[in-house]
Amino acid sequence: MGISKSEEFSVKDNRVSKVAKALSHPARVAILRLLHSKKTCVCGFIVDELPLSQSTVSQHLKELKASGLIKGEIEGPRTCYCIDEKDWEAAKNYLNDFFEAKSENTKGCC
Amino acid sequence: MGISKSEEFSVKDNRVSKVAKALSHPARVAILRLLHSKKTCVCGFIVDELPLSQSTVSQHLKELKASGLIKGEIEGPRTCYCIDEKDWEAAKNYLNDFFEAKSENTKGCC
DNA sequence: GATATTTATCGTAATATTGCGATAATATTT
DNA sequence: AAATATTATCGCAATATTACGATAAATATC
Repeated sequence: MGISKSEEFSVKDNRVSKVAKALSHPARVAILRLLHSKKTCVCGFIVDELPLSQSTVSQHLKELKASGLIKGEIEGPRTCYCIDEKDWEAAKNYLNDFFEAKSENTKGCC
Repeated sequence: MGISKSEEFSVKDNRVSKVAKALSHPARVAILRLLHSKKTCVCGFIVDELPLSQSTVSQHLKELKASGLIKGEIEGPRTCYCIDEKDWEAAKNYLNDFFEAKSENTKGCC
């Protein structure tokens, strides 16, 4: 069907998958790396750094904004995109918790 | 086009996005949580735990195997799926490095 | 106010993902 | 060998994603 039954999974699993989805394309990873390294900020410069058209970059920025990882502020004719530090930390923790989660009871196999 | 220009991005960014893609669906997160918590192992039990059909779960398992995060060993009529601990650690580190990456030179804005 | 600059959005096309039922493939049990 | 159990794969349909050019929208500059 193509529609994902996300309602049927736990809040925790949805949180992890939502963050992961934002990071699931190399362009978005690259954008976040640029923004987080504080090398740039303005959309136009991001476009210069990536092998994608302006409209495509703009679309990725929109998705990242929707995921909550970045904010965009209009500054004159430009838009300044920045990491939302709180959400960045939260995302980091969601993934970290996921990877750290262990259990006492071990199953026999493996 | 729907085709992603991943070749044009860095190895690092592709590594992160590949792991993230594996985690980008709550069902796969749930499966990995089950396997990593060592509560189960066999495909059939995973099917019982998820609100998805057997064929759909099998497909998610295939994707996770392709991502390298899990291994599957045939045991009689069953298949025993397990976390690949080395790749699990590697994936964790890729994401952690990504989230930790900082820079000295700060830009003016934000 | 006309022009240039910058970014967002629209429309479109190609491909990918998600999901399921049906069926095949494999191994065990009777 | 027939029946059963378990998992993988195929075929299909619905939806999502990725990408780009064209164009609109907003602001700055001349």
